[in-house]
Amino acid sequence: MSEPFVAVTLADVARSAGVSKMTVSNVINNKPGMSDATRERVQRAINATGYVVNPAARALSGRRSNLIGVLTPHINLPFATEILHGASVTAEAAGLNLAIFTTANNVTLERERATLLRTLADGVLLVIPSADEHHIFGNAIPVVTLGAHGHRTVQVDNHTGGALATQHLIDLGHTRIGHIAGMRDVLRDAVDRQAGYHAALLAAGLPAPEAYVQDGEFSEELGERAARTLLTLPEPPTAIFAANDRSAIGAVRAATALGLNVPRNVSIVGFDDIHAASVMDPPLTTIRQPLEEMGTTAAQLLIDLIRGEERTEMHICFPATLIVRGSTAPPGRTQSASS
Amino acid sequence: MSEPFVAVTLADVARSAGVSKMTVSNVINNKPGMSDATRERVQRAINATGYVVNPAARALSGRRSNLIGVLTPHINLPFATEILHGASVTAEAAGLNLAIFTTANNVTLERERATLLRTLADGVLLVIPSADEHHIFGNAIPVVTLGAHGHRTVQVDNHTGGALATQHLIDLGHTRIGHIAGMRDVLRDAVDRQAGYHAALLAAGLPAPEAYVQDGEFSEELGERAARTLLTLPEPPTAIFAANDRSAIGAVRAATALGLNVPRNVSIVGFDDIHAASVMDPPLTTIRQPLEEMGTTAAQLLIDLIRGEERTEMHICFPATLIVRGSTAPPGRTQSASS
DNA sequence: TTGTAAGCGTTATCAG
DNA sequence: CTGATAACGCTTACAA
Repeated sequence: MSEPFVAVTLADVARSAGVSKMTVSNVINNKPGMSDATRERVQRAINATGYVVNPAARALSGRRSNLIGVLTPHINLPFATEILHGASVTAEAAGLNLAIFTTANNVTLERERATLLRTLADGVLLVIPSADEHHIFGNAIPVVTLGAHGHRTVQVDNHTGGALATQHLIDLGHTRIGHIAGMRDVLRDAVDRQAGYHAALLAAGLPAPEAYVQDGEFSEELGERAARTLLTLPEPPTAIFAANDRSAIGAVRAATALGLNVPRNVSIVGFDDIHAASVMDPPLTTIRQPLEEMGTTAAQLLIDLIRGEERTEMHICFPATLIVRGSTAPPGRTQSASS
Repeated sequence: MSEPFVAVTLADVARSAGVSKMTVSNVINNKPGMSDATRERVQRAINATGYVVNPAARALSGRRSNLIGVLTPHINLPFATEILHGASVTAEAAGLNLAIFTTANNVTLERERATLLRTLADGVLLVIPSADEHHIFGNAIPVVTLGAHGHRTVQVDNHTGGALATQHLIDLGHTRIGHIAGMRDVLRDAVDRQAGYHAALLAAGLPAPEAYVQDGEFSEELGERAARTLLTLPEPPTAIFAANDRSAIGAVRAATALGLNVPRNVSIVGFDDIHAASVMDPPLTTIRQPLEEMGTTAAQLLIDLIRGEERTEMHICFPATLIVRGSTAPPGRTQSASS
């Protein structure tokens, strides 16, 4: 068991079982039409030798590698990891392995790794890609996108989500509502959330001055900066809808640093409902995306496509739901940031 | 650019450039000894055709695949993702790709995927494996472990960390200090942290009843349950040292559910300093591991080994530091859990 | 039911 | 400095 370990190949197993390589290959792939006796003998030889297929050889030979490639911007992005957790469990159950690669939001890297996966994986899961990379895969392997860009997508109803968040603030009595936007230049999701925000304001007859929308790039740091900008305006908003939880966390930090209490002086709503949202101080009111479930669904769709089953859905949309926690309240008296 | 995309091979580029496959291969691998003219002509052909190497073929042919394999228990494990973020940036810079696989803390899966990586990757990063899987790799490819099990390891000083956490509670005046342990049956790290806890208690002449140590398995759910057990003992501890931040988060939840205020009625210390620790309510006092830096160091060590450079360090140990936040205070008057 | 031959795209080796 | 050939481990066809 703890030998220096030499690579065991199909040929070794074949020799050991006294059959041809093909017979071993057929056993491994559960091909029908073969005597149970041989099948068992081969199986024993496989166990005895400790043989495991070489995925590179298998992929090269033009057949499936049992790998699902995943492209995600970052590995420590809660939004992505919660989705991928769901996907991972599903893939597991189907006997497929998730091979995860990061793209650092870099278009060149994204493209490069996509090309790499084209020859390595049986299918690809694209997590919020910055562009539709569908053409890279052509019909070489199936692709499912988590996000708005793509041929087959799984996502949440961003527009309704943005409207829900904003409407919640309106219902609380807020009239000056700011927005910390996401990466609108590359992600349709961000654009849609902002559109929902505007739609709700419009429907309520509330103003939406341009200065009330600041870019937070979906990150904590830039969310913090955006919130600081909003809260130090001559006439600052009393409530902020942040395009995701991370920028909302940054916004809470900015408010606190300015001596403002959340939610007494400023209300803040996030988007995603990542794990930290329920644990943080104050617990974050947010728009929930069923992340794990979305991951599961996307993985299942991809697996079906890999298996060649007919799936006609092109765009699966999950509902967004409002989760009210402690970061929102009716507008208070203190309006301007001290210090 | 948006053509259905046909796979371009070395042969295609060679034909297009009017040279042999080998020359193209040599250009791609920056092999010396070749006229600049040819090199440039080939380079042009590569760009024109949009050629990208097939990693499967490369790996099969016995040469490096430019892939670093990673095995991690879960994809949404903050401890792991923060380490891997550091590793990812480093690998990036060296032109290597991180391919991340999960093991779900399942020994069989761990072994299976390790074997898979042996033929697929140039080197492997094992994140807190449940056993030393070194033998699987033999000297086929180098391995670096983040955790205590392994031939080459990168980890934090767990013993000192455990002692620091406990000493901090002792310094605050606590005399009844409980411990929520990790997966001691599979992880030496957990054993070491508990040993540090015991050492500190012993040095201070404080009691360490057996019931004061409960297993939390490093998870939020079991951490919560363990804390509930501790806090409902006839003579409950006034302070708890949890073996990691996730179980500490569970402990805070349990205390709150029991009507206890943290830190007024119970002090809680975690371990890791994951991102959530600083954001949660109350902010968690914890033992910091420099996770990103550990990831960077591990990746660099592995890359050097892959490149064949001599690195003699077998065990790199980072210091653990105490971060005091809001979850610890001197013992209060209220000792027993109400309801 | 089982075996044989050829080839996937790349690189090492060795000639030219 | 460049090119031909064989090999990596597996699978698809087809033959027995």
